[in-house]
Amino acid sequence: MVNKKHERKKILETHTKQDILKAVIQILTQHGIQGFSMERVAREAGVAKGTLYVHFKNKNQIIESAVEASLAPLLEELSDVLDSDLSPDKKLERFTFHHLSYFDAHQDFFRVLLYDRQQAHAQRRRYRTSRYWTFVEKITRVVDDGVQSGLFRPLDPSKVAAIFIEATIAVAINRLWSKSSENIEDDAKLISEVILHGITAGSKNGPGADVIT
Amino acid sequence: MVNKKHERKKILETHTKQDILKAVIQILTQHGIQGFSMERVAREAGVAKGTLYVHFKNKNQIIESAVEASLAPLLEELSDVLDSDLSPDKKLERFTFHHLSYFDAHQDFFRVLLYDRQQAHAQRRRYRTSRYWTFVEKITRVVDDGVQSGLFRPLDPSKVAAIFIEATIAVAINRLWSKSSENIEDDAKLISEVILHGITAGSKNGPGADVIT
Amino acid sequence: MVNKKHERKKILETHTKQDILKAVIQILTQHGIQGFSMERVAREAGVAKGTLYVHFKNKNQIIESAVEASLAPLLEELSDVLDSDLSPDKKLERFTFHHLSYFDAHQDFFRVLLYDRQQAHAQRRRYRTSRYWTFVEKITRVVDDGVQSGLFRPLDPSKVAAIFIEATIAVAINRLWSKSSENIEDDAKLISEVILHGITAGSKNGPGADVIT
Amino acid sequence: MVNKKHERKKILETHTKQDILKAVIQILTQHGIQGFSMERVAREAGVAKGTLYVHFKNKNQIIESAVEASLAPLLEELSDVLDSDLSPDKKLERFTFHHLSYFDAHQDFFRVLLYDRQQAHAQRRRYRTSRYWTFVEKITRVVDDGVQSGLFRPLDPSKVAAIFIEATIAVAINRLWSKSSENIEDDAKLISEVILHGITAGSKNGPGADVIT
DNA sequence: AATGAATGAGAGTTCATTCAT
DNA sequence: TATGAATGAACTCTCATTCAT
Repeated sequence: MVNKKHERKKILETHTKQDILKAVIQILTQHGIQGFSMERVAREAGVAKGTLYVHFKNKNQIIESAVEASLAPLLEELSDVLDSDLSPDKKLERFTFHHLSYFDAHQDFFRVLLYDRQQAHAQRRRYRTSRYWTFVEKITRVVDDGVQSGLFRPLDPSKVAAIFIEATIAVAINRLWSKSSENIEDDAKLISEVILHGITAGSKNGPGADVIT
Repeated sequence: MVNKKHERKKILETHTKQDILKAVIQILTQHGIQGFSMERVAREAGVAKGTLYVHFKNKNQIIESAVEASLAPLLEELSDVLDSDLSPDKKLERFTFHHLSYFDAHQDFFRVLLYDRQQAHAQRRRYRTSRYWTFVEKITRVVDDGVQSGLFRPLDPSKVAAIFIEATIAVAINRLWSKSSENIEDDAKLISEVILHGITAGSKNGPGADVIT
Repeated sequence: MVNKKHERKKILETHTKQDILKAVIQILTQHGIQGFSMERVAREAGVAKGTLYVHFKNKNQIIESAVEASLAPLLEELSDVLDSDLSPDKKLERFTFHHLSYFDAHQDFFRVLLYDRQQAHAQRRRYRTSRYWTFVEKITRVVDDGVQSGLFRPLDPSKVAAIFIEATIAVAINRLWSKSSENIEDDAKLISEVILHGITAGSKNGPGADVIT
Repeated sequence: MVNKKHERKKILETHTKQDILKAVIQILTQHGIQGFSMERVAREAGVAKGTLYVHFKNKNQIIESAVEASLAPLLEELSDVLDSDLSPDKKLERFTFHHLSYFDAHQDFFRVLLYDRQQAHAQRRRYRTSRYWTFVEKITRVVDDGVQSGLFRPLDPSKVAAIFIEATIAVAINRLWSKSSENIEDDAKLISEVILHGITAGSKNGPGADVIT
């Protein structure tokens, strides 16, 4: 009896909290960090301003929570890939694929990642602990592995990692804006092959000649 | 007489305006968009708040003008390169070089460009007219030229362009944070060669094996 | 059966109520009126915020009750003295002694009385019904008795009463701040003798010449 | 020409500032510190909320300024008396007289002093620098002088000083509430004589027998 | 052209109080 | 009786913008 009561309450609380987090993502997505305000969150979530402070400590924490929650699944997927036993080049390919897939599936949440990246840039101190940086580091290790094993040429791994991640994001953005529903697998291949083999004709193993927008 | 007076006024006005724009860049540079306020601009420029509205319509316009002014030299350089008679691969190489050089010379102004890019992302409407987009388009045309002439493989030019620009920015950021004073020319080469020939060992014409960290 | 149940309930209710009142005094004591909040009371008392409103009508009433309860013993003592058969001068002496004793014994509760006095001042309407005023009136009557009986000179009794009470509080505060653990009896004598005989040397029956510091 | 312009502006600014300070005193007086809010100040002063922050840094500073301004004349008068060449007993008499006179002339400003005293109590740290404390110290010295010269009996000067000041305030409050327009000189005499010679009949030099409320 | 006092909408946050459970 | 999520008014403070001078 008591259990039931408690459970029902818990669900309700969760419901309100979910509404708020949904609103936060929605606003961050549509209006960016500059257009974000607690008032707007309350309006969008259909609760009173005071309610926000029942569930979250302050503005920062509410944003943190929302970003955390919406990125968690992607981050786990990507981590799984990068920590797997695949060869470095396959890892990069799978990384790109999951990245793009997630963006396609959650187009609304997309700018949240951009927000995170921007935060990482804006606050240099937090930089080294940000989610973004974690991935740069992981990719760096993958590239380094490739270099050590002779699979890749001896390049600066951290620079290559940065190039790779930004390339992926660039294509994701491009997909969003061109509203192309082009095959994700193809775009993933495009990225990893450009990075792996370059765009110059005559490079061995170039991407298929059929990829034209 | 009237002419002289008019002229003097013009110069004075120009002077105040310059002070204001300088202050805007200074603030954007040191405190970012979030730390930007009209009050701060007035204080920094040594004028009254009201004066800002004599010269500019509003906050947005004042930022626009400042960003415009401070990026103008770079944009002109880059345009010159892209509109020149060089071959597409040389153009990309020179583009990267100028880009990185400018960032190194104006490290303080750097975030201004990031700001512009972010704005471009945040406000989809402005996107297609933003300076950032202009460059994506120009690079797209360069890549397309390369594809048409058989120099590059038949890839989606706009995606490759996006990858290329983001790769350049990624390395610029990387340079900033690692505070590496590594040779710009080397980094420029790194980028264009990765894009042109990929990172896989055995690709012909790979970048020099001496590029480490 | 029903009786027992009722009784148990009564005791429980009383228990919760006591906890709350204890918490109120504790907070008033440690953080003053400005640091007082219902949330803090609930936390300190270990109950939910809503519970406070089961037992008390509102914030004002909860404070009233707590102050009332914590001052009750002192007020009873003092009333006993003032309603006794002692001579007016003895009454004043005993009054002062009990006052100071109580403050020394409950230094933490001290500000609560100050709070009450301040409230009495701030809200003129409540003034005439406040505990503070009750005492002014009682002392007034004592002084009047003294005047009527020829023991005291014919002075305005209400003014003398006010002077007397404030003098006592002043010394109590002084004791608190100087952290002097000086003899209470001495301080009580000091006050009543100053009021009774003044501070000018040569007054008959002046206070002992040994009171220093 | 420029001078005139500047002057007129100065006056206007002063005017608004005065209005605000007047409103602050008014509110502090009628509703106490607890009823004080910036919103109320703005409403009372007939200006926008933002205007308050044009002239004052924050809530604390606005209160400080108002209290300072309204007490300045009294404090100067009192300091003059206490630093004069009068004998200690005369000093106490004049002190009381000026105190009461000021309160009568500025009944509205009265609680401001109470406010200051309360602040002194509430924030022990600031205590030793508060205006209230300054006066306790000065009176302490006067009493000490009297004791040293054999004019007063050997009592604890700081306690007597506290008693004296509180006695004065007590009578001032009493005057306010009884709305008695009784002779100030008489009340001043009452206080100093009670303190100097006590209330017991038969004391030499007792206050006039005609003082009955 | 330049000023800066004034504005007022809106920011983030707190908190006494209510009410369905 | 007890809960605690929800409320909404009020709080302090910020800031882009206006306008009389």
